Amino acid sequence: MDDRPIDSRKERILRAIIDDYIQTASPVGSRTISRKYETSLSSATIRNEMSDLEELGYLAQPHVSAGRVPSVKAYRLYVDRLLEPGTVPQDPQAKAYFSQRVHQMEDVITTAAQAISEFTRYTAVVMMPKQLELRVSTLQLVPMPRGSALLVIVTDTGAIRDTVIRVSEGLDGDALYAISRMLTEHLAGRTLQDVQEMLGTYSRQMGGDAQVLQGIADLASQMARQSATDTVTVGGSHNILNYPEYSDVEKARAFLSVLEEKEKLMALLPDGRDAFTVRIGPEMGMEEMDGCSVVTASYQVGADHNGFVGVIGPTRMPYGRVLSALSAVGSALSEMLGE
Amino acid sequence: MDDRPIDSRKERILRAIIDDYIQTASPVGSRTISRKYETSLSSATIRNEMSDLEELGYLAQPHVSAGRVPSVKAYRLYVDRLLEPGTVPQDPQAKAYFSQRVHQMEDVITTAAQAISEFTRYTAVVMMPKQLELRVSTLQLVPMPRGSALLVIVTDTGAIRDTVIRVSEGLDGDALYAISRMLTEHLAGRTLQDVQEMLGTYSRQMGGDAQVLQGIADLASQMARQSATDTVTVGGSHNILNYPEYSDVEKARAFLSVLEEKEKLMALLPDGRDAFTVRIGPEMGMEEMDGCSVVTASYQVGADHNGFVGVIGPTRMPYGRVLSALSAVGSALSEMLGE
DNA sequence: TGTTAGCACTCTCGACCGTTGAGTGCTAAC
DNA sequence: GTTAGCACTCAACGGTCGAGAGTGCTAACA
Repeated sequence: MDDRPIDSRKERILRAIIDDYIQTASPVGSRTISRKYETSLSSATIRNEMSDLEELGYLAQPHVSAGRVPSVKAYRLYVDRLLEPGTVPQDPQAKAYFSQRVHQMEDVITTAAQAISEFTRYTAVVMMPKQLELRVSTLQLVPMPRGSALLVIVTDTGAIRDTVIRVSEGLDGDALYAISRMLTEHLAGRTLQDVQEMLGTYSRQMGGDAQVLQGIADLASQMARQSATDTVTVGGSHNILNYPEYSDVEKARAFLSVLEEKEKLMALLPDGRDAFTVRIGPEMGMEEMDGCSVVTASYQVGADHNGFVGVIGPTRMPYGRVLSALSAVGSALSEMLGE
Repeated sequence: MDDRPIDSRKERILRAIIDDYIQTASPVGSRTISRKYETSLSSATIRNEMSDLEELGYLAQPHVSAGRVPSVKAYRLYVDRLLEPGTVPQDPQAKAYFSQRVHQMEDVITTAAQAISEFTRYTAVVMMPKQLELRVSTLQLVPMPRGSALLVIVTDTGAIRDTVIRVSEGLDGDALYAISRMLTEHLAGRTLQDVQEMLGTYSRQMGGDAQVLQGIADLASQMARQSATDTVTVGGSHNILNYPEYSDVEKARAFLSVLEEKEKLMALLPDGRDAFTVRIGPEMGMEEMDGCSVVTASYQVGADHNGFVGVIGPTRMPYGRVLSALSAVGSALSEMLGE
């Protein structure tokens, strides 16, 4: 592919074509550009430029007498300009829209996904940050009916997980508390990995309540596993059907299937820690998503955990608007979760 | 509408029409029935019967030279036969399919929804039972970093909920345990409603730690609220796009939107406690769902809590097969959750 | 009285056009 | 380098037509 830089007039024209195509979803002709965007140039001139742009790989023609359609390369150029440092403003309306809808902290993530999808009218994804190296802060057994107890592990970051385990019928609340104290004393400050490894050592000292130890080991490994795989929520998946590029049912089906498969979905999301990313169709290397783009903005929680808010929609997407909305919701999330 | 009973031959023909229509999704002609189902009758005879059935409201004609299509009334008759007591067998394949996929107890519900949707190739819904009148069994504060504590409430049914509350910095693990003991002593055996009401009374005795009491009140009310609204999970929503009746994108969009709105979704589910229900299109009184049916099977957890597994798909659905699959998964769920 | 063959009729669907209009590339003039 | 003009291409639209499916009706038959 030809990578010579293009002059500023070509770029202006290219941008105009993309803008128009984003609005209309149909191939853009030279006359449209000459009348709506570059009024000082005739359609013939535009035509020459468009012909050049096509040769350079920025435009494509669905068929000879249709207008031009931007290529992936064109979108790339377009969004790279948008992503130049400091050029993504926050959309205050998006922020307000989101803030109004958050009522319960427990489901901020879900709410964020819904708010983004409603606001942008695209499909939204929100990802909670991975947390590695969690350390146990407290470990406690809470009595439950019928010889069970609830094992609760709290980590230094405040993450909580619990599971029900069986214990000897004889153990009452006080006995369980005593065990909890001892366990906490031994295990506090250790990472979840450590805890799993150490349990062999302690089983002797504990004098037999292997059930409890097994429960702890299981829960610790589960927590470690869960905290290492990010949690991701999707909102407004039906929104894709708003767009003519997905009026083909087969395409829509493929799209929706990807959203329901966690693994594939994760593969769409960026793995770096860029403030913003835009991944355009084929760049993602997943056939079902060829007509799509994924736009994300990262948000910070605490010192070094970061998650993403994102939008998945057709490649023809008002990237500027979407980025601003994501930026706003992302920063709102940072504030809320940062406490 | 005419409600005279129809004779057995008419019914056989009607059933044949429905069966054929379920397979092919296209209007059924008299000749098809005469050749594939009622080989002893000529197409002309079938034609006469079909004409009668149309007059009785069981069949409709999309246009004059098309075949007949079953009406809602016809489906009703058809499924009522299927639902006659003792006529829904369990599908062992469905049970196996589901059982193989369950690994972690925490997400049985999600797994069930996925398994059902994959197995039947329809959209699945699974509902956890409502639990009213929950009584507190244990109440415990678990120390957390930085002046917080985790408040855990366990109910007699084994339901667990927790929330983070702020406590005076001075309180260590032992102090929190002492408070937990006292709280449990006072509140054990009370319903969640009681707990909320009683908190006023105890605030005096507690000598000031209003934060803790407030936390309990909040959590109790939240638990009460959550346990009163059922949790429902959807799986395989994209499956609807497999069926030609939803190749119209607008219809598909409406369908998917309903699934994403909890309230509308709940309205589709039955509120009784029947072992099986089939609700056909217009019977649900929701325009978007006119071309759909909702089939559910209930499953029991404990003495008197029951939830549902269900399938949402086009009215033209192999009800027998779907019911058997649901029945199997439902009973598997009962076993798993019954412990 | 119920069943059936035969036939005319209706209506959808797909194929096959000509027409229209948008848009292009090329040429020649400015 | 820009632009007007023109011939050319091609998708989209609309109309026509024949084929095929299916019906209702009639008349004959058991």
